Amino acid sequence: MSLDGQLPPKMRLLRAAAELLANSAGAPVSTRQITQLAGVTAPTLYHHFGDKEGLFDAVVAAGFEEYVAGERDFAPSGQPLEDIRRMWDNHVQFGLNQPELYLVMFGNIRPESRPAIVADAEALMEEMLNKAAVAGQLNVQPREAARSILAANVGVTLMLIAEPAPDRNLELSTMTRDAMIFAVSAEPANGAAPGDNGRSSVVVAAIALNAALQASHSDQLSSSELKLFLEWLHRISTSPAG
Amino acid sequence: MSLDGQLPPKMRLLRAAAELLANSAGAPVSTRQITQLAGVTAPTLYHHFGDKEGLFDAVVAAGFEEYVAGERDFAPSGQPLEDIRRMWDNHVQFGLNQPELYLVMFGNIRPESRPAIVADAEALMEEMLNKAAVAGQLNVQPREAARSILAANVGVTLMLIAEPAPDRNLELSTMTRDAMIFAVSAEPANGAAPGDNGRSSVVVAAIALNAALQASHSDQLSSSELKLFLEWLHRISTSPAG
DNA sequence: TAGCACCTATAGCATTGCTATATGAACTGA
DNA sequence: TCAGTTCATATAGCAATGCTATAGGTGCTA
Repeated sequence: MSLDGQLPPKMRLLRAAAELLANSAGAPVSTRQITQLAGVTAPTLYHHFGDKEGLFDAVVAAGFEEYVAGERDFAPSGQPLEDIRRMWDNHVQFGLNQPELYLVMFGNIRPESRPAIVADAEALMEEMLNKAAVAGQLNVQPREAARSILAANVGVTLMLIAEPAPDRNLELSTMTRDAMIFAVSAEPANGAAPGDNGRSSVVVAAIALNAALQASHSDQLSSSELKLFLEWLHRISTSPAG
Repeated sequence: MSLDGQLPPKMRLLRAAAELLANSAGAPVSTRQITQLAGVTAPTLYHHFGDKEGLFDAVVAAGFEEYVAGERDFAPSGQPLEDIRRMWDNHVQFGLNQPELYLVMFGNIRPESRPAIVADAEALMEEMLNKAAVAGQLNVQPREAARSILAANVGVTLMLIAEPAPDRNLELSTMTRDAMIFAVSAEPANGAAPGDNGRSSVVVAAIALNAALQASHSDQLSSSELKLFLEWLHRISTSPAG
């Protein structure tokens, strides 16, 4: 049960704290649990880390290095914006894999103590965005883009962590990710999108959909389905009012 | 020093907790501080709230109602997307005004306990986005848009809270806000900015119709017909490309 | 061997969240 | 009017927490 090995007590404390934190499911982790698992008594902890928070900071620092290593692992693909996407996904995955650690890092940020990590994370992303900027693919300053993207990235990750694991829908992540990247990128995608003056009401919307469907023979519905669908649409669109 | 007045102890406890939490600057607030400020002894707290967390939940609930009231205060301007902007700004302002409360609400979210508030906040935003969808201004399902926007909104607010007050740059907020809104909106804003991710008018119209139908419980179709209809509509509106 | 950092353990303090138990107040039904 | 019941508060204290004053090894250098 005890994390022995011949590792020095400092390391054992770090590992014990990390392990307990990872499996705590939100419950507070006591110094006694940590020291017991590490096979060490209390003063040792305070000698090496000064504080419970000091120990946790050390754990977070280690976790952050792991995070940074993950972010850097992806070789530059030559398409900076694609790298940003992978960076985003890696960030989300890190948060979902180690939710407790992530919450300590990004969930409890307070003005007086925490933003060192945030600054580092921003720098990491800015570095990547700089390449995009050099390639003329950026719409705004890399620093502002990095801050903005990272903020959204953190928000999405927190939301996904808050959701019970089985319900997690990663589409939230990809959608927000692409929205942010698109917003800061200078590329004009492609043209068109007629976008008629959207005045509301069921009838107008139904008529618009009816016309659009017939014009584009969408293959999302079978032909028999489509026939019935259009009939209903007709009933709706010729009704007096919604 | 004590929060007397003739208020009932329950109220005094709530106010004391809220006040201490607001001025705690991140330091933990003990039940003894709370009960002392409220002029009450410990069992009273546990009689009314069961738990320290129960008391904090009540404080959060009160804070959330204040938040919701703020969100609803803005009369619909007739331009739903403009309302969403003000909703976003109000959210950020709420977080900056009551950072401690905000951190309890959105910073410490854990899968097992917290997401009720998140769900409520999402519903609030979805409600607003529905109007945009009905008007044919949305590119994606209102629910997905709401989740995405709210996630970014929370992330930005946390980042701003983490930053020391004097350095806070609200441009981060407005930039991220407009990026998100632009990304989910169907209209090319003005003629100059043509390209968005080319979702066809079929999809936009389907989303609008879907929202309108759900908003107006049309009785043109039987419930079973409607169910199937909506299912098809969903298939169309979530298809990769029209 | 002596001295000197360094690291760890024994034992215990003050504070924390919480509760077993008892007391008071307010209402109800006869 | 008064016993019975329910709700609300208080007295006193428990177990667990973070932390520390003090002392005891250990290994080095001289």
